[in-house]
Amino acid sequence: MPELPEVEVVRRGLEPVVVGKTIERVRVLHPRSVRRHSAGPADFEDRLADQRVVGASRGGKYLWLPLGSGDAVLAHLGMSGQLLVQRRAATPERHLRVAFELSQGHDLRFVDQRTFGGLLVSDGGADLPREIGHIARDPIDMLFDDAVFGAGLRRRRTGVKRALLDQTLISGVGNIYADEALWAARLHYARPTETLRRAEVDRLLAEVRTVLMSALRHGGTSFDTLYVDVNGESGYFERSLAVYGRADQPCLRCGAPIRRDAFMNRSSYSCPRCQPRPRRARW
DNA sequence: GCTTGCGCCTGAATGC
DNA sequence: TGCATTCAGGCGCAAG
Repeated sequence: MPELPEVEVVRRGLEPVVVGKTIERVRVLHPRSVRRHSAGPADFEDRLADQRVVGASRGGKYLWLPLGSGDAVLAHLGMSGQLLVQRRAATPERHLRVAFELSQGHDLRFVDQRTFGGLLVSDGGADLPREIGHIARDPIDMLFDDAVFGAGLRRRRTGVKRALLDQTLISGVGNIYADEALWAARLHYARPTETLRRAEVDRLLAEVRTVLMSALRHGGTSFDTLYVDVNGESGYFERSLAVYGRADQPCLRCGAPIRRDAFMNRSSYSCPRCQPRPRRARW
Protein backbone atom coordinates (compact mmCIF):
# COMPACT_ATOMS: atom_id res chain seq x y z
CA MET A 1 0.00 0.00 0.00
CA PRO A 2 1.72 3.16 -1.09
CA GLU A 3 1.96 5.48 1.89
CA LEU A 4 4.70 8.07 2.38
CA PRO A 5 7.70 5.69 2.59
CA GLU A 6 6.69 3.73 -0.50
CA VAL A 7 6.10 6.91 -2.49
CA GLU A 8 9.48 8.27 -1.39
CA VAL A 9 11.12 5.03 -2.50
CA VAL A 10 9.51 5.46 -5.90
CA ARG A 11 10.62 9.09 -6.08
CA ARG A 12 14.21 8.18 -5.24
CA GLY A 13 14.12 5.44 -7.84
CA LEU A 14 12.76 7.70 -10.55
CA GLU A 15 14.93 10.75 -9.94
CA PRO A 16 18.23 9.52 -11.40
CA VAL A 17 16.52 7.88 -14.36
CA VAL A 18 13.95 10.41 -15.58
CA VAL A 19 15.45 13.79 -14.71
CA GLY A 20 17.03 15.30 -17.81
CA LYS A 21 15.05 13.11 -20.19
CA THR A 22 12.50 14.42 -22.65
CA ILE A 23 8.97 13.03 -22.91
CA GLU A 24 8.66 12.25 -26.62
CA ARG A 25 5.12 10.91 -26.60
CA VAL A 26 2.41 9.96 -24.09
CA ARG A 27 -0.27 7.33 -24.57
CA VAL A 28 -3.28 7.21 -22.23
CA LEU A 29 -4.57 3.65 -22.34
CA HIS A 30 -7.27 4.03 -19.66
CA PRO A 31 -9.15 7.35 -19.36
CA ARG A 32 -9.98 6.78 -15.69
CA SER A 33 -6.30 7.14 -14.83
CA VAL A 34 -6.37 10.78 -15.97
CA ARG A 35 -9.89 11.55 -14.68
CA ARG A 36 -8.56 14.38 -12.53
CA HIS A 37 -7.05 16.04 -15.60
CA SER A 38 -10.17 18.03 -16.40
CA ALA A 39 -9.25 18.83 -20.03
CA GLY A 40 -9.32 15.12 -20.87
CA PRO A 41 -6.94 12.40 -22.08
CA ALA A 42 -6.10 13.95 -25.46
CA ASP A 43 -5.07 17.21 -23.79
CA PHE A 44 -3.01 15.28 -21.26
CA GLU A 45 -1.11 13.59 -24.10
CA ASP A 46 -0.63 16.80 -26.09
CA ARG A 47 0.52 18.92 -23.17
CA LEU A 48 3.37 16.59 -22.32
CA ALA A 49 4.86 15.93 -25.73
CA ASP A 50 8.42 17.29 -26.05
CA GLN A 51 8.57 18.36 -22.40
CA ARG A 52 11.77 17.93 -20.47
CA VAL A 53 11.63 16.43 -16.97
CA VAL A 54 13.65 18.60 -14.59
CA GLY A 55 12.97 17.00 -11.19
CA ALA A 56 11.16 14.42 -9.08
CA SER A 57 9.32 15.77 -6.03
CA ARG A 58 7.05 14.45 -3.32
CA GLY A 59 4.64 15.79 -0.74
CA GLY A 60 2.75 13.35 1.46
CA LYS A 61 1.61 10.53 -0.80
CA TYR A 62 1.76 12.67 -3.94
CA LEU A 63 4.58 12.60 -6.43
CA TRP A 64 5.23 15.12 -9.18
CA LEU A 65 7.66 15.59 -12.02
CA PRO A 66 8.46 19.29 -12.59
CA LEU A 67 8.84 20.08 -16.29
CA GLY A 68 10.96 22.61 -18.17
CA SER A 69 7.81 24.60 -18.97
CA GLY A 70 7.10 25.22 -15.27
CA ASP A 71 4.18 22.77 -15.33
CA ALA A 72 4.32 19.36 -13.66
CA VAL A 73 2.96 15.84 -14.01
CA LEU A 74 1.22 15.11 -10.71
CA ALA A 75 0.73 11.49 -9.68
CA HIS A 76 -1.08 9.67 -6.90
CA LEU A 77 -0.57 5.92 -6.72
CA GLY A 78 -3.84 5.22 -4.90
CA MET A 79 -3.99 1.62 -3.72
CA SER A 80 -2.28 -0.27 -6.48
CA GLY A 81 -0.45 2.25 -8.65
CA GLN A 82 3.16 1.79 -9.73
CA LEU A 83 5.53 3.96 -11.75
CA LEU A 84 7.98 1.76 -13.59
CA VAL A 85 10.85 2.55 -15.87
CA GLN A 86 11.17 -0.04 -18.62
CA ARG A 87 12.92 -0.43 -21.92
CA ARG A 88 10.57 0.50 -24.73
CA ALA A 89 10.62 -3.05 -26.06
CA ALA A 90 9.56 -4.63 -22.75
CA THR A 91 6.19 -6.40 -22.78
CA PRO A 92 3.37 -4.07 -21.66
CA GLU A 93 2.09 -4.84 -18.18
CA ARG A 94 -1.43 -6.21 -17.88
CA HIS A 95 -2.66 -3.09 -16.08
CA LEU A 96 -0.63 -0.52 -17.98
CA ARG A 97 -2.72 2.68 -17.95
CA VAL A 98 -0.43 5.46 -19.18
CA ALA A 99 2.86 5.17 -21.06
CA PHE A 100 5.39 8.00 -21.31
CA GLU A 101 7.91 7.41 -24.08
CA LEU A 102 11.13 9.05 -22.92
CA SER A 103 14.25 9.90 -24.84
CA GLN A 104 17.01 7.24 -24.97
CA GLY A 105 14.63 4.32 -25.47
CA HIS A 106 12.97 4.10 -22.07
CA ASP A 107 9.31 4.19 -21.03
CA LEU A 108 7.92 5.56 -17.81
CA ARG A 109 4.85 3.43 -17.21
CA PHE A 110 1.92 4.04 -14.90
CA VAL A 111 0.54 0.62 -14.01
CA ASP A 112 -2.53 0.48 -11.78
CA GLN A 113 -4.71 -2.55 -11.26
CA ARG A 114 -7.54 -0.91 -9.30
CA THR A 115 -7.36 2.55 -10.94
CA PHE A 116 -7.70 4.37 -7.62
CA GLY A 117 -4.57 6.27 -8.53
CA GLY A 118 -4.27 8.88 -11.23
CA LEU A 119 -2.25 11.49 -13.08
CA LEU A 120 -2.82 15.07 -14.18
CA VAL A 121 -0.88 17.94 -15.70
CA SER A 122 -0.66 20.79 -13.19
CA ASP A 123 -0.44 24.29 -14.70
CA GLY A 124 2.59 26.06 -13.26
CA GLY A 125 2.86 23.29 -10.68
CA ALA A 126 6.59 22.64 -10.87
CA ASP A 127 7.29 23.96 -7.36
CA LEU A 128 4.04 22.85 -5.73
CA PRO A 129 0.97 21.80 -7.72
CA ARG A 130 -2.03 23.87 -6.66
CA GLU A 131 -4.15 20.71 -6.85
CA ILE A 132 -2.49 19.57 -3.64
CA GLY A 133 -2.39 22.96 -1.96
CA HIS A 134 -4.96 21.82 0.60
CA ILE A 135 -2.76 18.93 1.80
CA ALA A 136 -0.78 19.50 5.00
CA ARG A 137 2.98 19.05 5.04
CA ASP A 138 4.18 15.57 5.90
CA PRO A 139 5.96 14.84 9.20
CA ILE A 140 9.37 14.25 7.63
CA ASP A 141 9.22 17.60 5.82
CA MET A 142 11.70 20.06 7.41
CA LEU A 143 8.96 22.71 7.42
CA PHE A 144 6.40 20.58 9.25
CA ASP A 145 5.24 22.56 12.28
CA ASP A 146 4.77 20.31 15.32
CA ALA A 147 2.94 22.98 17.30
CA VAL A 148 0.45 23.68 14.52
CA PHE A 149 -0.21 19.96 14.18
CA GLY A 150 -0.67 19.52 17.93
CA ALA A 151 -3.06 22.42 18.20
CA GLY A 152 -4.99 21.29 15.11
CA LEU A 153 -5.24 17.74 16.39
CA ARG A 154 -6.61 18.75 19.78
CA ARG A 155 -9.07 21.14 18.18
CA ARG A 156 -10.68 18.26 16.27
CA ARG A 157 -13.79 16.53 17.52
CA THR A 158 -13.05 13.06 16.27
CA GLY A 159 -11.05 9.92 16.97
CA VAL A 160 -7.26 10.10 16.84
CA LYS A 161 -6.86 7.61 14.00
CA ARG A 162 -9.38 9.39 11.83
CA ALA A 163 -7.37 12.57 12.44
CA LEU A 164 -4.09 10.86 11.46
CA LEU A 165 -5.65 9.75 8.19
CA ASP A 166 -6.87 13.27 7.43
CA GLN A 167 -4.37 14.57 4.87
CA THR A 168 -5.31 18.18 5.57
CA LEU A 169 -3.99 17.81 9.13
CA ILE A 170 -0.91 15.66 8.45
CA SER A 171 -0.08 14.05 5.12
CA GLY A 172 1.54 10.79 4.16
CA VAL A 173 0.05 8.56 6.88
CA GLY A 174 -2.27 5.76 5.76
CA ASN A 175 -4.05 2.91 7.48
CA ILE A 176 -0.99 0.73 8.04
CA TYR A 177 1.37 3.30 9.56
CA ALA A 178 -1.44 4.91 11.55
CA ASP A 179 -2.01 1.57 13.31
CA GLU A 180 1.72 1.06 13.82
CA ALA A 181 2.27 4.52 15.29
CA LEU A 182 -0.76 4.27 17.60
CA TRP A 183 0.46 0.92 18.87
CA ALA A 184 3.94 2.31 19.52
CA ALA A 185 2.43 5.31 21.32
CA ARG A 186 0.02 3.06 23.27
CA LEU A 187 -3.01 5.00 22.14
CA HIS A 188 -6.35 3.50 21.15
CA TYR A 189 -7.53 4.55 17.70
CA ALA A 190 -10.89 5.81 18.99
CA ARG A 191 -9.38 8.08 21.60
CA PRO A 192 -11.13 11.46 21.30
CA THR A 193 -8.60 13.98 20.01
CA GLU A 194 -9.75 16.70 22.41
CA THR A 195 -8.78 14.53 25.40
CA LEU A 196 -5.17 14.02 24.27
CA ARG A 197 -2.62 15.53 26.59
CA ARG A 198 0.27 17.50 25.16
CA ALA A 199 2.75 14.78 26.08
CA GLU A 200 0.61 12.17 24.31
CA VAL A 201 0.51 14.25 21.16
CA ASP A 202 4.30 14.63 21.27
CA ARG A 203 4.73 10.88 21.77
CA LEU A 204 2.36 10.07 18.93
CA LEU A 205 4.10 12.41 16.50
CA ALA A 206 7.48 11.01 17.48
CA GLU A 207 6.22 7.46 16.82
CA VAL A 208 4.70 8.47 13.48
CA ARG A 209 8.12 9.75 12.44
CA THR A 210 9.92 6.68 13.76
CA VAL A 211 7.58 4.32 11.92
CA LEU A 212 7.79 6.23 8.64
CA MET A 213 11.57 6.59 8.76
CA SER A 214 12.05 2.95 9.65
CA ALA A 215 9.85 1.84 6.74
CA LEU A 216 11.72 4.19 4.46
CA ARG A 217 15.07 2.71 5.49
CA HIS A 218 13.83 -0.80 4.79
CA GLY A 219 12.20 0.20 1.51
CA GLY A 220 15.28 1.90 0.22
CA THR A 221 17.36 -1.23 0.25
CA SER A 222 16.50 -3.21 -2.83
CA PHE A 223 15.32 -1.21 -5.77
CA ASP A 224 16.86 -1.34 -9.18
CA THR A 225 17.14 1.91 -11.11
CA LEU A 226 15.34 0.44 -14.08
CA TYR A 227 12.62 -1.29 -12.17
CA VAL A 228 11.02 0.61 -9.33
CA ASP A 229 8.61 -1.85 -7.87
CA VAL A 230 6.42 -0.79 -4.98
CA ASN A 231 5.00 -4.27 -4.47
CA GLY A 232 8.48 -5.73 -4.37
CA GLU A 233 9.12 -3.77 -1.19
CA SER A 234 5.95 -4.66 0.62
CA GLY A 235 7.07 -8.11 1.66
CA TYR A 236 10.03 -6.65 3.48
CA PHE A 237 7.95 -4.09 5.33
CA GLU A 238 5.50 -6.74 6.36
CA ARG A 239 8.10 -8.52 8.44
CA SER A 240 8.67 -5.43 10.57
CA LEU A 241 5.04 -4.55 11.25
CA ALA A 242 4.07 -4.86 14.90
CA VAL A 243 0.26 -4.88 14.68
CA TYR A 244 -1.03 -4.35 11.16
CA GLY A 245 -2.33 -7.61 9.70
CA ARG A 246 -1.47 -9.55 12.88
CA ALA A 247 -4.98 -10.36 14.17
CA ASP A 248 -4.99 -12.99 16.95
CA GLN A 249 -1.18 -13.10 17.06
CA PRO A 250 0.57 -12.10 20.30
CA CYS A 251 1.38 -8.46 20.92
CA LEU A 252 5.14 -8.00 20.63
CA ARG A 253 5.11 -6.02 23.89
CA CYS A 254 2.74 -7.86 26.22
CA GLY A 255 1.67 -11.07 24.45
CA ALA A 256 -2.07 -10.34 24.41
CA PRO A 257 -3.71 -11.39 21.12
CA ILE A 258 -3.93 -8.47 18.67
CA ARG A 259 -7.51 -7.53 17.89
CA ARG A 260 -8.90 -6.46 14.57
CA ASP A 261 -11.89 -4.11 14.47
CA ALA A 262 -13.92 -2.80 11.57
CA PHE A 263 -13.23 0.91 11.24
CA MET A 264 -14.27 3.32 8.49
CA ASN A 265 -15.00 0.43 6.11
CA ARG A 266 -11.55 -0.98 6.70
CA SER A 267 -9.59 -2.59 9.55
CA SER A 268 -7.89 -1.34 12.64
CA TYR A 269 -5.39 -3.49 14.49
CA SER A 270 -4.51 -2.83 18.10
CA CYS A 271 -3.48 -4.50 21.33
CA PRO A 272 -6.38 -4.76 23.79
CA ARG A 273 -4.01 -4.53 26.76
CA CYS A 274 -1.50 -1.87 25.65
CA GLN A 275 -4.18 0.20 23.91
CA PRO A 276 -7.29 -0.06 26.05
CA ARG A 277 -10.49 1.30 24.58
CA PRO A 278 -11.29 4.72 26.07
CA ARG A 279 -14.47 5.01 28.10
CA ARG A 280 -15.67 7.64 25.71
CA ALA A 281 -14.72 6.59 22.20
CA ARG A 282 -14.97 8.53 18.96
CA TRP A 283 -14.78 6.81 15.61
C1' DG B 1 -17.21 24.96 8.71
C1' DC B 2 -16.55 20.58 10.33
C1' DT B 3 -17.51 15.61 10.63
C1' DT B 4 -19.11 11.39 8.66
C1' DG B 5 -20.24 7.95 5.17
C1' DC B 6 -20.29 6.24 0.56
C1' DG B 7 -18.80 5.00 -4.16
C1' DC B 8 -15.20 4.17 -7.03
C1' DC B 9 -12.35 -0.36 -8.76
C1' DT B 10 -10.20 -5.22 -9.53
C1' DG B 11 -8.64 -9.62 -8.32
C1' DA B 12 -7.42 -12.78 -4.61
C1' DA B 13 -9.47 -15.33 -1.13
C1' DT B 14 -13.30 -17.45 0.75
C1' DG B 15 -17.92 -19.67 0.97
C1' DC B 16 -21.48 -22.59 -0.74
C1' DT C 1 -15.69 -27.23 -10.39
C1' DG C 2 -17.78 -22.99 -10.69
C1' DC C 3 -20.18 -19.22 -9.40
C1' DA C 4 -21.15 -15.54 -5.96
C1' DT C 5 -19.62 -12.82 -2.21
C1' DT C 6 -16.29 -10.47 0.64
C1' DC C 7 -12.38 -7.81 1.37
C1' DA C 8 -8.56 -4.54 0.67
C1' DG C 9 -8.44 1.10 1.23
C1' DG C 10 -7.21 6.62 -0.41
C1' DC C 11 -9.68 10.11 -2.04
C1' DG C 12 -13.42 13.25 -3.45
C1' DC C 13 -17.75 14.49 -2.76
C1' DA C 14 -22.27 14.88 -0.68
C1' DA C 15 -25.04 14.74 3.26
C1' DG C 16 -25.73 15.67 8.02
